[in-house]
Amino acid sequence: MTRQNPGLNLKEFLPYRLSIVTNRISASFARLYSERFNLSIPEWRVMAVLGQQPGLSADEVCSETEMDKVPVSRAVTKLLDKGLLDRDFSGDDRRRSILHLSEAGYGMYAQIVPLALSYEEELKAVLTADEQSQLDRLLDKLSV
Amino acid sequence: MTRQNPGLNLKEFLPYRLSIVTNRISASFARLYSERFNLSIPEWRVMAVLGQQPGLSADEVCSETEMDKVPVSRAVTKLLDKGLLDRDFSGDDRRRSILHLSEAGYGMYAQIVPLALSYEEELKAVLTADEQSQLDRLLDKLSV
DNA sequence: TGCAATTAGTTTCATTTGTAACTATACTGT
DNA sequence: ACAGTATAGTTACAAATGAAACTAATTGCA
Repeated sequence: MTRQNPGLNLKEFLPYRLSIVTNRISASFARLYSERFNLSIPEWRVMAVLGQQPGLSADEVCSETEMDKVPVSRAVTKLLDKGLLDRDFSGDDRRRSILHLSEAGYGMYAQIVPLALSYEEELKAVLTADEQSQLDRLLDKLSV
Repeated sequence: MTRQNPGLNLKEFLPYRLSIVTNRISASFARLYSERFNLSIPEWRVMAVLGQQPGLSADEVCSETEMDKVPVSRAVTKLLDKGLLDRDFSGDDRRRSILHLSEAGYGMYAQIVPLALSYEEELKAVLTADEQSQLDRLLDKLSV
């Protein structure tokens, strides 16, 4: 059968290209911290945001990370079990949790951060300084 | 406790930003075809690559799409069940499948392609022509 | 030849994930 | 005050996923 291709070239299709590149990058970065620190991706995300903004509620973690509340809840439970997180509840609103990295959690966070930064450096090393700022700009524009 | 932030700003961290942007884009594009055509993401990917390169084996679909062979196998089974795909096996090597979109599959593909392209246009519309070619270039460089 | 190693694809099983239902607390308007 | 609604977070259940085991076919090489 002779068919005229309606013309979707996958390799040039933006959502496809983005997802291939992103998945590769996420997977290789995840390998880095999951092997050494036995953290899942949601666990690391929760730690990463709390390292930077201590005291967030679970709900705020959701909006900061664009994660669903279920994986956040489960990650928080696991991190509490592992002793990496401390949880209080707000006096004003006893539904609201107040989450902090524990001493141990902060210690782990402080070890992962340099790994993350050097991984990022490695990625950016294939780009010139100009290209790096272009990338920033483009991601901003696409984030709307 | 006073802690010096070791300094990972998530919102500026490249793997994180990429994954937020990409997940949003993938999810909203997936909504488009899953609602109207009841296709899962793996099913659409298989159709998309076969629409462009008919006759690939399951294994070649894996390498083209960077998907695992298990989801590919399952997507192929479902697409066969739905009558969207035809499968032969190679005479040379009877393990190797030869996959084609069926008439119905091609019809659906031909309906999705314009949706995909107009979705891509919409995305790219926030960028100037210059920025679009920058993005191409950057994704190429990051794909190594 | 013939038997070990490899490859294509499927199935099984344990884990992860998200939707929906649920619990507990807080807010709103009367 | 209190009935109805909204919100924070958890749990239950069903679907999606991937690693590992498996089947079937092919290759390599002694």
